[in-house]
Amino acid sequence: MHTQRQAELIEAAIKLTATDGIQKLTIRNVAAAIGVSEAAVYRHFASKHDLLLAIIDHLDTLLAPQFATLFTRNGSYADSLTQFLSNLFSLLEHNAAFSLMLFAEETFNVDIELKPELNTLLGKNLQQITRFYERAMEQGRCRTDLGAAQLALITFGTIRLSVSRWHLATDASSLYSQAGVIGDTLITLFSLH
Amino acid sequence: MHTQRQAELIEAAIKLTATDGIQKLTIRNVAAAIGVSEAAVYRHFASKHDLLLAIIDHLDTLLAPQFATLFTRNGSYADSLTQFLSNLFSLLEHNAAFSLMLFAEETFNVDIELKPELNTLLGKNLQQITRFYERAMEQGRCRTDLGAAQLALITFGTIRLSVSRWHLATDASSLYSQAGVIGDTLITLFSLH
DNA sequence: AGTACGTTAGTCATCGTTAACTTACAGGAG
DNA sequence: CTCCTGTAAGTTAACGATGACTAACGTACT
Repeated sequence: MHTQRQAELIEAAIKLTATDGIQKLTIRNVAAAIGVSEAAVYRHFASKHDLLLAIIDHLDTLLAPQFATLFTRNGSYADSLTQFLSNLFSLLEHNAAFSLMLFAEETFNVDIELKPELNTLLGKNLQQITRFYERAMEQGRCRTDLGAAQLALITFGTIRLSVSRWHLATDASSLYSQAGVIGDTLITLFSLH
Repeated sequence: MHTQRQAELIEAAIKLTATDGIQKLTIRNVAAAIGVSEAAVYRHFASKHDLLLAIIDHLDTLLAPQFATLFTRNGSYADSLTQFLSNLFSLLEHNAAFSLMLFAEETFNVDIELKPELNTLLGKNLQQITRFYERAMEQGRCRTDLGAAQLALITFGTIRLSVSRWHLATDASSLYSQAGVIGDTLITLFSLH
C-alpha cells in the first residue's frame, strides 16, 4: 500500500498535527521531522492534499482496532463498553497522536476538498458503535425503546466533548479518570428498566 | 465597549469564518469584506490576536440568550429542553455564523494563546446546561441518580456531534428535523423511572 | 542505462504588520 | 469668524516570513 518512506511521513505528519495543531502541519515541518528536504517529500506525495488524504486513511486504519474492543465475545455488554472507554481514554491521554482519530473531521476541515472523506470516516465510527448497541439489544442486554443510532450518537458525542474539554483544560486533570464516570453513566442510562 | 467599526469588523470576521472556514479569516479578507484597506483594520485592533479575542467575546454574548430558553418559567422541563433544541437547531441551520458559537473551541484552536478564553467559554456553556438539570432535579422532574454535570455533558456532546455530522453531510438533510429526535431521546433517558 | 531518492536554490502567492502620508473634523485662542 | 492644532480613520506601498511547489542537478543501486 504505502512505501516505508510514505509511512514515515504520514506518522510524522500525524504526530506534528496532534502536538502542535493543524497550522504546524506544513511540508517544511514534516520534512524536517524525518530529516529530509522539502522537495524530498514530493518524491512520495504528489501534493499536500494527497498527504492529507493518506493521513485520513491511516487514521481510519488506526481507529478500527479500537472499536474491536466493543465486539469481544467474552464479558457482558457493560464490560465491553467500560473496557472500550478505558482503552480509548488511556490511549488518548498518553499519546496525543490518537486524538486526531476522534477529531479528524474537525482538524482537517481546513481543506474543504476533504469533506467527503471526513464524512465517511465519521460515519464509519458511528456505525461501529451503532452495531455494538444493535447487538446488545438483540441479546436483551440494553433498552430497545430508543434507536441504536441514537445511543451511538450520544456515546460518541459525549466521548468527544470530554476529550475536547480535557484538551482545553489547563489543569492536568486525568482524562482516564473520566472513562469510568462516563461508562457508568451511559450503562445506567442505557440499561433495561 | 466596542466602537461601530470594531463591531462591523467582528461581524464580518465571524461571517467569513462561518462560511469559508478559519483559513479564510485573514486581515485582508476581513478588510475587503467591509470595504477598507488592510492597514485600516489596525486602526481598530492592535493585532489579529486582539481581533480573535474580540470575536470570542462576541460569540459569548451571542450564545448567552440562547441558553435563556432553558430557564423560562412557563412550561415543563421537557418543554424547555425541546424548545431550546428547536430554537438552536433552527438558528444553526439558517445562519451559518451561529455554528461558530458551538464550535469556537475547535475553530479557534489554531491560536494556541487563546486556549484559556476558549476553555472558559466552553465551561460557561456546560455550566448553563448543568444548572438547567440541577433545577429540574430540585423540582423532581428529572432523575437524580446521575450528576447534573454528566447530563449536561451528554446533552451538549450529542448536540455538537449532530451539528458536526450535518456540516459534513453532502445531502442537505435538515438539521432542524434532528432537534425533535434528540430532544425526545434525551427526555426519555433523563426522565424519572 | 535507468530508476529511486535525495539535494540546492529558487519561484510565486499570501500572510501579518508597519511606515509614511492624507483627509475630515473637532474645539479652543486670537 | 477664522486660524491653529490634535486626533481619528483612512490610504498606498512596502517589509520580512512563510506557505506550496518546481527545476535542475547529484548519487547510488540494480
